[in-house]
Amino acid sequence: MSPRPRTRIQQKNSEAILDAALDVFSRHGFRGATLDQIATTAGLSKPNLLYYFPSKKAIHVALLSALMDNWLQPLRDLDPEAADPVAELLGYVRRKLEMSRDMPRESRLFANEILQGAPRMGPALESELAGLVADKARVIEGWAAEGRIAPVHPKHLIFSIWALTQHYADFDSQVRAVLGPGEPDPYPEAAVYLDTLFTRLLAR
Amino acid sequence: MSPRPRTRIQQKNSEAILDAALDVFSRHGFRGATLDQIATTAGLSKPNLLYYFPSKKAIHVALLSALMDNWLQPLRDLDPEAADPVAELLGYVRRKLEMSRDMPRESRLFANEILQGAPRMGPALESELAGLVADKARVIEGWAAEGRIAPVHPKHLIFSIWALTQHYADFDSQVRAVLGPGEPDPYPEAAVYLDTLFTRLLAR
DNA sequence: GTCTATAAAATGATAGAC
DNA sequence: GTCTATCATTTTATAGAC
Repeated sequence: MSPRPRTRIQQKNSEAILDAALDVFSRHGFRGATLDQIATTAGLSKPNLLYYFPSKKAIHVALLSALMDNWLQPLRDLDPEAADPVAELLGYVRRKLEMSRDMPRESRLFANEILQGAPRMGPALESELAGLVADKARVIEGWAAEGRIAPVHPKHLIFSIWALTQHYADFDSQVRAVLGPGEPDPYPEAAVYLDTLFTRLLAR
Repeated sequence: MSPRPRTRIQQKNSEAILDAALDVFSRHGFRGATLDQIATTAGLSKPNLLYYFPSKKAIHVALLSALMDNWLQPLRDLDPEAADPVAELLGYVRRKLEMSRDMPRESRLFANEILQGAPRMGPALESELAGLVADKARVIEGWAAEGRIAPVHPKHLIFSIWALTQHYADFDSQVRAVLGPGEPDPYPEAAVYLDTLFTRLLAR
């Protein structure tokens, strides 16, 4: 839905718009975001912004679909042939936590969309996401059946990994308020805690 | 900020407005919500709605502050003198999951506010919430020091309980999309899963 | 208390000059 | 490609009749 960037300046402006839109949509959701805010953040006028994208909705869709692939890559990479299934799952947790740390706006963009009932991503969730999770749930179930990890509900295990890692991005302001100003970066401690949690849950 | 309800009809309308506002704010966040939507949902005209509350902001503040108390009650109730600390913490998890099941709109209202950086609740988080968590974290630390629960970072333990239980309310549409139409109610399975998870994490 | 009418500002989007 | 000017709607809020 966005014009394919051809010149260098188009490339640069398209990226600036998408970056600004990520800022605004991730904080305020689709309806709470305004083109004015996005244009100002991107350093462009509103009509110029609408020269690159035909509508507010088009920007939102461009962001969501560009993100979906990257967001699910760590789960796709979960290796059914892994020598150590517990370590493989701990690695997945670590990668997801790193994504929360390094891409908090992307996490909040998704969170906003899901909170609102997934009006735009609904179909993608029911097909692509549900299919991938079903696939990996079978892998996890196999590991449990072979006694290589402790028995556990595979889909709820995946939910718990998402919930725990994304919490540090989505609820960042609450986490920092609770930890107080003495502890500026919660991620190192979170990494240790989550490693402990999933080790105790999964190790035989 | 809301007029104290005196007559029966004022009582009824105030409640209808707050209930409708909870619907709309919890889905769309503060800026994404409109008075039109709230008024229509409440079955009132827009000017009539503004007879009861002076502004959109006043409705939002009324909801948030009325909710804060109820929301934290289970954590306040965590008993330092409990005979069985693991069971006490599992009971807290169960109560929080029941709140997600029975009050999903309230959970999403908070989630939206935190996602947006807690513009209205920020001070309450830094004082009331941070104080309560610090208090209960000392209790949990004491239990661990006495060897009555496994050693664990107390504040991240609390974060993980919030993240895991609220996930089922806040990300309901994703959970249902992933589980598919065959499993209409995820809560019974979630209760079993979370009980297992925290037992393995905390039991000695 | 509730309504119609309306003001005042904001917001998404377009026209057209340069 | 980018801008100023502007339009059409939506949105928050008020005025004033009943």
